[in-house]
Amino acid sequence: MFRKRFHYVATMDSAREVKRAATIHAVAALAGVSPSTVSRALNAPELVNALTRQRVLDSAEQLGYQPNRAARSLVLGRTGSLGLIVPDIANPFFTPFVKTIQSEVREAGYALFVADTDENPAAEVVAARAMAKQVDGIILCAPRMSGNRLRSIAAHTLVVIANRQSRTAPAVTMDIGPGVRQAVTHVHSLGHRKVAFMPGPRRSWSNQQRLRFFTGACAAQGLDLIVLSPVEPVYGGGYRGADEAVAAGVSAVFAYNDLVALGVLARLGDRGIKVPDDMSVLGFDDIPMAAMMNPQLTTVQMPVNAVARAAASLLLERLDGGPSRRPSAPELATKLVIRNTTAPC
Amino acid sequence: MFRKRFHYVATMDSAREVKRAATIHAVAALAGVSPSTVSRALNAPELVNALTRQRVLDSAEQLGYQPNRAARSLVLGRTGSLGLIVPDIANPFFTPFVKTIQSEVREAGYALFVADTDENPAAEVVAARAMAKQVDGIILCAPRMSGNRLRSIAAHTLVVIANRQSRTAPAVTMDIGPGVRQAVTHVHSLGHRKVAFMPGPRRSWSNQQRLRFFTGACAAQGLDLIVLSPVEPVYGGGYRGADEAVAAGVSAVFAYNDLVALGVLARLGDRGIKVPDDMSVLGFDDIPMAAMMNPQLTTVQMPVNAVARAAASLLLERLDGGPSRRPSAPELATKLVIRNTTAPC
DNA sequence: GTGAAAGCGCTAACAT
DNA sequence: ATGTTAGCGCTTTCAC
Repeated sequence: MFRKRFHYVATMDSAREVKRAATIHAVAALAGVSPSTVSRALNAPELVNALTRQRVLDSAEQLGYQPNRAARSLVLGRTGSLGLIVPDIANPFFTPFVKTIQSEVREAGYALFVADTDENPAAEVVAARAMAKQVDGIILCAPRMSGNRLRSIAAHTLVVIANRQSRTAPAVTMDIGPGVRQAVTHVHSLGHRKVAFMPGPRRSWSNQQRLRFFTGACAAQGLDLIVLSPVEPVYGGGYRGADEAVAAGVSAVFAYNDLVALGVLARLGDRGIKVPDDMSVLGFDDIPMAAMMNPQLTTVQMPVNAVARAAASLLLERLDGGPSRRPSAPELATKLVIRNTTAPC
Repeated sequence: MFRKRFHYVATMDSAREVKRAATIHAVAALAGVSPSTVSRALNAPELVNALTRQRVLDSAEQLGYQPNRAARSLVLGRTGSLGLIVPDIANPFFTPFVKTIQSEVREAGYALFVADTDENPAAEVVAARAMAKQVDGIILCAPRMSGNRLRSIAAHTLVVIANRQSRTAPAVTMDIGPGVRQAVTHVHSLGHRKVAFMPGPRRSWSNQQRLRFFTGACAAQGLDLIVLSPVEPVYGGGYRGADEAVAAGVSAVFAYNDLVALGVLARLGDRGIKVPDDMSVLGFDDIPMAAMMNPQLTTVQMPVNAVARAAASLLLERLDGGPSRRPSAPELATKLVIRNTTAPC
């Protein structure tokens, strides 16, 4: 029978609107075999005669055959896609994270959906739910999501958590202990005795963790630690918060993260306060920018790429078989990177 | 008939491995209607009786019904997903671009695949081809892809090009003319007479464009322009290239982009050359970092978000109907942002 | 080693 | 206004 679409293909080759993708049927017809044989030749080559297989492959090649993913996932129940949810793609802390995960999963043959929740806990849930329907698994980086919501999402989808602990799903975390202790020791040995911590969002898991560790380490070293008001975890937050640090009469300030530290640096510069001579400033994360600043920022380095790789392989691993093999996943160590924003008191 | 999976669901509610998603059939059965009615109630509510509709909606809600995307795309021929390809997600120039596009398309109900080509032209093609199969359209940002490859991709997929001109597919570009002229005028009026351009990758479309415009503008102003050796378009490239700029005996340097300018700044700082007193430095792009540096970078601002929005709506628009309505798409203007790295000669 | 047939979950004629 | 039916393109028993 004469099918209209074939007519179009034949007569107006360049009319892309009409050129429909070749199906497994077309390949089968051209190779003179049945569709099942084509399917086998492609997915389980060892099951089909070498000559037949070659004929099929040639036909597929000739027609530019690309299996229809929707049909495939419909029957297989798998989509071949993964999802990644982060609070903010534009945050330089997450950028390398996204990049690494992207390349890792792509290497494994998966495509990656990326969603950004604008640091908004409600959006985290919405994004996760929306994504859950169209992926085989999700890497979730949601520092402000409640445990309950986390659980409700993990119940419907294969989830790996990054950057926060969880008993709900396997998680990849960083052990900030070493980095924080090194930072506090560093500041202490430079002669500082009264220091400040400038916290990020109060409910953020990272912030709570950082606050706890700094408090502990300072107590252990006999450092007087002032906890300032929380700021937004961005440049502007640090810029606005810097005055409070100055007013507190400290000689060194631990910023919630590098972006905040950069803001502090800028405000201090504007007020004519010299860093590191008049005030020492420490960041957290070691984003690429930290080493490009002038002065370069002393900061606690987070092994972001290692976390990204670990999270990706943890998810990939769980996808093929081994469901939650290990109860808990790796906790990667952090360390202090000393640059030029810290000096003797 | 007693179906095994229902048994599991009933007896071990928490066993997520077994809990299969509710289908349209299950909803239909529960509501006492046919699957088509469920489909209609969900997709064309006006076609179904208000009471029936409510009953269907309730049943769907009760079962937590989520339509299977694969089945849907199979029959509709649309995936509901879009793709975005950029050279480097981690490049701060593209980051806001990705973020904006992500939020724009998500608002329109599409999910977004993001792929990164590591500034590699070959990877651009591979990524585009791989993506083409599973999306309804692609936003392509591939400054180094050849016209032919572009064409071959656009032949199979709905494509919108960003950041470069093309006769193959609708493109959203920026008109760097105003920005470049303002930059050159600015430098000229500060008394500089011999300046340098530090180019990026030779084959990059952006680089060729920037070089051309700077050459033109300098000639028009009577400025002596030295074109240095090409550098990698990153911090390290600028750092390594700075010495050549100094050796060239110029008093101002136009860097290929902000990242390169930052590298130049750092190297100049290391050599004790004061910016802007001994040397003026100008960037290009106005990445967020440019305003966070010390000194803050004078640079040509690119309307990245506007481009992102334009590209997204252009693609969205073409998806529903209006195929390539306008022959060419908007060209958005740039402007100079004067900060602290430029001063009188 | 290969083909026929059933069906994944959904939508869209077509019928009623 | 609703049900029946026929596929979308693919994989996978089950026969041969």
